[in-house]
Amino acid sequence: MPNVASHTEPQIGALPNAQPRRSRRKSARPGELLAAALDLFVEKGFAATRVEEVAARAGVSKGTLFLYFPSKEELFKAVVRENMSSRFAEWNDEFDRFEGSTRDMLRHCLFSWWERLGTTKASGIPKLMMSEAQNFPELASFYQHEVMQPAHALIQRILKRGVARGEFRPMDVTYGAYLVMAPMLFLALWQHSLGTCCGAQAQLNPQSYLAAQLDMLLYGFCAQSPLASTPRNVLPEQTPI
Amino acid sequence: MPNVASHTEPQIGALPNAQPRRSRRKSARPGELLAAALDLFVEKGFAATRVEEVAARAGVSKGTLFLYFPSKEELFKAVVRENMSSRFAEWNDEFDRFEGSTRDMLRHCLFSWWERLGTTKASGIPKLMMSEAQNFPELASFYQHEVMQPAHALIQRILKRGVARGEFRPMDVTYGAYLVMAPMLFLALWQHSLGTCCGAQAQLNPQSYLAAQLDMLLYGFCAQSPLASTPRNVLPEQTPI
Amino acid sequence: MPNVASHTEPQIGALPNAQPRRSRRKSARPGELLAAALDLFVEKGFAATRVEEVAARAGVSKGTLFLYFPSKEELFKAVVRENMSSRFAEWNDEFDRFEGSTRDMLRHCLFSWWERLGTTKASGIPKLMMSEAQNFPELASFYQHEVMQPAHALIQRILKRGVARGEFRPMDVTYGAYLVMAPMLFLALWQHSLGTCCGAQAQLNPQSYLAAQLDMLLYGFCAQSPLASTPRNVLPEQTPI
Amino acid sequence: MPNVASHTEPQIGALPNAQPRRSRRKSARPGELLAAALDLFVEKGFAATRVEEVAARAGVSKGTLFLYFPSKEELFKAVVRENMSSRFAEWNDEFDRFEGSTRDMLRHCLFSWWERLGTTKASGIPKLMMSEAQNFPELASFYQHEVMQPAHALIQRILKRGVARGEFRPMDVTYGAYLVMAPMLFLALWQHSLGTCCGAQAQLNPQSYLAAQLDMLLYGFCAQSPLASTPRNVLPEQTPI
DNA sequence: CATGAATGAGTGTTCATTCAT
DNA sequence: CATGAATGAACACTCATTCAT
Repeated sequence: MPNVASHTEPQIGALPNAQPRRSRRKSARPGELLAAALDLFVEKGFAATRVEEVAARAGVSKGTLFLYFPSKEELFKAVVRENMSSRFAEWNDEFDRFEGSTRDMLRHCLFSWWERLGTTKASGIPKLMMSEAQNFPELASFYQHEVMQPAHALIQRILKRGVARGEFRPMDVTYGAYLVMAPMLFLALWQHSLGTCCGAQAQLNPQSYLAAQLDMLLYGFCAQSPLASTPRNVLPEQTPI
Repeated sequence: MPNVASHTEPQIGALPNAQPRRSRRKSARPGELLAAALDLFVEKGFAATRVEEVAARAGVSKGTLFLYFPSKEELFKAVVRENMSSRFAEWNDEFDRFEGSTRDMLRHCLFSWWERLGTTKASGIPKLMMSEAQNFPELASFYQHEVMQPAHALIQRILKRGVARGEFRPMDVTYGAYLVMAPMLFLALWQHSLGTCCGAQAQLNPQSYLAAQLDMLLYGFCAQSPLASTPRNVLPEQTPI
Repeated sequence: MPNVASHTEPQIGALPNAQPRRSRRKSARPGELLAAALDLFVEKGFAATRVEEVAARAGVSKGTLFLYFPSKEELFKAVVRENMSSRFAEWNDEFDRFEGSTRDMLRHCLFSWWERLGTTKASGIPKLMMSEAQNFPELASFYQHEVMQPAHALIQRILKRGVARGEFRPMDVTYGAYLVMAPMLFLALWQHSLGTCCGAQAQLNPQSYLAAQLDMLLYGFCAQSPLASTPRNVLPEQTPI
Repeated sequence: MPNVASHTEPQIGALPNAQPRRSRRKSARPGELLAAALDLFVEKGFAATRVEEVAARAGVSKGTLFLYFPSKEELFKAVVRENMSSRFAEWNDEFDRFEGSTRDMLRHCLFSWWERLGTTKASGIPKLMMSEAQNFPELASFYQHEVMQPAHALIQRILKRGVARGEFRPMDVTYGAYLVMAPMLFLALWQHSLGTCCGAQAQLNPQSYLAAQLDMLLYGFCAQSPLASTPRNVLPEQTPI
């Protein structure tokens, strides 16, 4: 009864006991909670994030969070759902309409992915999923179906197009698609783990990294391809993305 | 939940943890605790693993664990340190003595890595590091220096050898090495996260995956490489994105 | 658990408590709240009943409830008070005008009590009082004075009449009245506790039960009354236990 | 973090912040917890009792309680189990060996029940069960089978013996047994609810009450039994209600 | 009057850590 | 050395109560 203080968080936002009641918020949209949760989950991991922190960062009380999400777990699921899916429709459309070379298509794929996701907080979701997949099999399954499969399928389409048009060698596109995705995921994971805590030495320049990946994907390391005696060409003057 | 079993008949005289007494061990070496901890940390993550479980799996009591490790965090650090016991000296030696083509060297690198680490529990360490890097910056730094850097250096050596011998095109070996590591890490992460919880559809055959990676690394996807003599993995003069 | 249903799709824009809007009521009288509260308190007990449920069952919002009752405790008190609305005046009148034998009067007492109260939700009040008496001493006192005492007095009147008319043996009517009330209360309690949760085996047929009670009250179990003319309900010289 | 105080209970037993560490207890037997829980559950009801209070009263910490009982609910069940059953074997034996009149047997039944249970805290269990039966159907069923049924059966045996020996009139012993139990339970409930909070006026003298009950059970209220030779506890031709 | 979004003190439960034996 | 009973801080979640609209 005398204990009016509620916020245990001692940092910014700590509320002193006799704080003048802040003007009550109209409606703390779930969106703010989802954004706060994304930030914190990505930063600290699921288990290390306290719901009270999420609520505080969204500017609401702990109770309000549970008004919108019945449990911390559901909040987590909502964060993942909110920030994934729904982009693939757009991307599939984009590539349906693409008219350039498959090489350019692949370039566009890499760089637009980075631009649209890699530079946002949502790029931390893959790390979250990797970490928590065991603890949320249902969510892992969801992620697998709603994110990984569509991404994989999209890249397979690109590779198949390349092969069909004679641009790419015949290949097993299933594994090929994984090989395209792997370095992209590596980049995203890196940015949210080792890349942030080990000083400049561990920094990766995303642009350079992606450019190098593209080059390797297309041409490999070998000076000459035993399967193709003709010389290869350098990255041409291409459209920006 | 975990102790429900022992309490289904909670009458007077029931003693907590009254498991049938396991024959007392003479000396529970830290090694067994580290092994048990590795298993559980990899399986369930750091936060979801209880020290009591670790102790139980190692066949000792909870108290004994704290005899060897002052805290759960220190246990975690020890697990990570233990499992990066420098194989790099050995590997560096191996490659010093290697006499075949650099292409074969790269092949050997990939497959022996998988054989020696990928099939063991230690392959779960990268996932652990990804998940907990933020919470253990000091450990992340340690991992960065003791594992990532040596691995990166080793692969750089291979790539440089290839370039020096004219087998590989000139390239920025820094990024090149990351591009070799990324799919390998992806494989290790995958095996310990989404790969295990989404049924057969999400399974990756490591041998095929690595073979596909090797092929791509060496030759790329393109059917023909028109300018084989130009440096690769170097950003051409192009607009940033 | 109660709000899980509304949160299965907790996306941006979801509003808490977003039930299909019920047509707004003009005037939610306290009576409806009291009726709803009686139902729920009887069903689930005081602590296990949530005010929101009460409000919902009465078709009003949680806020409205607090417009009429300053707290959950006051609501509870009001429920108890409401349901003991003095029927005793009526009953006293009834028995003043009763012209038959005291035996019939007692029969009428038992069966009309059951008919008028036992078959309604109000029969759950005794159970509530038993459960919560300690937590609401003031209310218990109120109940004691407004319900138990009048009931006790009424039954005492009957017993005294029987004795005065020579129908009943002389007795200590204080205890006699309790002995009449006890099985009635037992019946009411039973119906709202064990009687409802243990299947048919635990069912009591109220009519038969009351008939048996009446018979026993009047004549006892003994085949013959060896001391029919001696006062009853008086402690004989017997060993204390 | 600053909030070190844990005990909100301001009464006896409250532990000040800087309490000198009490010498660590050897083994807080579950029995002490069960006793404390019985006290508090009976006093305040299940929901109003805080586990921390129970632990404090048993002289242990909250954590210790959960060492022995996996949940508050299981603690409750254990309390009920601990304090019931197991007396019926003894009682059945006692009555097998009883050689006096059935009247004396019934007297013995009433008074020994009161002596052995009524004067102990365990007499609060019936009130507990009445209050919580709805919330713990499984426990209610247990109680029904382990307590009510054996008690009912025992009393039926007595009544049958009386009838067989010609001491008691023929009767429906099922209902007869309930009529014996009802006032006994009423007494137990009374002592733990209204009896304790309404001053002297509401006090029942158990000895007198039980004596009065015995007299009534045996002989009834009527001065003379007009139908002494007819079976009792059988519905006569009377108006339905 | 009525609403329902927002609150935050309170409670059951967990689990890393301690320490007497 | 080893144990495991005991601890208590920490956290997810609840729900009576408030109040701006």
